Amino acid sequence: MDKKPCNSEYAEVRKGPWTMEEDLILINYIANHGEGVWNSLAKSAGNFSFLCLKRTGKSCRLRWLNYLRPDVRRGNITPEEQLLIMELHAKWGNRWSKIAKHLPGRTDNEIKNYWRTRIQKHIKQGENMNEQGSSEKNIDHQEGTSSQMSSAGPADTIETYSPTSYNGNMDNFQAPNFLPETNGNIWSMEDIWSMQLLNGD
DNA sequence: AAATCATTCAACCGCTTAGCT
DNA sequence: CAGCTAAGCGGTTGAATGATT
Repeated sequence: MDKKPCNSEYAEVRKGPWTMEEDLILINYIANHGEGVWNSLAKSAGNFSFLCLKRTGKSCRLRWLNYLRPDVRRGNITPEEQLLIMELHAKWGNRWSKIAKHLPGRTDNEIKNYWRTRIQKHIKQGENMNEQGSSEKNIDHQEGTSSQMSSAGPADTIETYSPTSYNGNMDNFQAPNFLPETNGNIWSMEDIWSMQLLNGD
């Protein structure tokens, strides 16, 4: 693939999974310029790097908030967090970002996914049980009543990305001047941040 | 061992809201 | 105040992976 200049005429928008190169560009840009103004980021991040970042501001923001941000915790929703999610959801409904604010390190997207794939599933199962078991009363299932969810425990033991390995200082972060061989898009946050640590230490 | 099904989660899309001129 | 633009939010989709047959 030949690299084209970042002129707007070539600026077709890229979609799909992010590559390591794109992540590095984004991380480096934010390290130097801070978060926010995502649209201008998307435009200028392509220019300041030798690689073009053909992503929308929207896409950049999402990638940063949900994945690249150093304080993002991944996997292992604890029982306490689960309980809190259920309580807050009962209180506020699908206000995921609001709920996420009360779970440090968790993103709205992650909570939303967790709710849909784990909790909601159990609620539906519970509803089915009730429909089958008894047709007496149509109980109004307030989504997230903890009594139903007690069995939805944290069966998942996903490897966690530990934010503690991050020293919190991105000020002088520069993308490494080498780019490791990427096998498609398969690489991890550990790779990125370890590269940063190697570079920044 | 291969095929199929189920689950998870990253990313996109469209709508709403907030801020600026 | 109205219109425009960018950011934020929630819903949905699709690819990847794991589990089961």
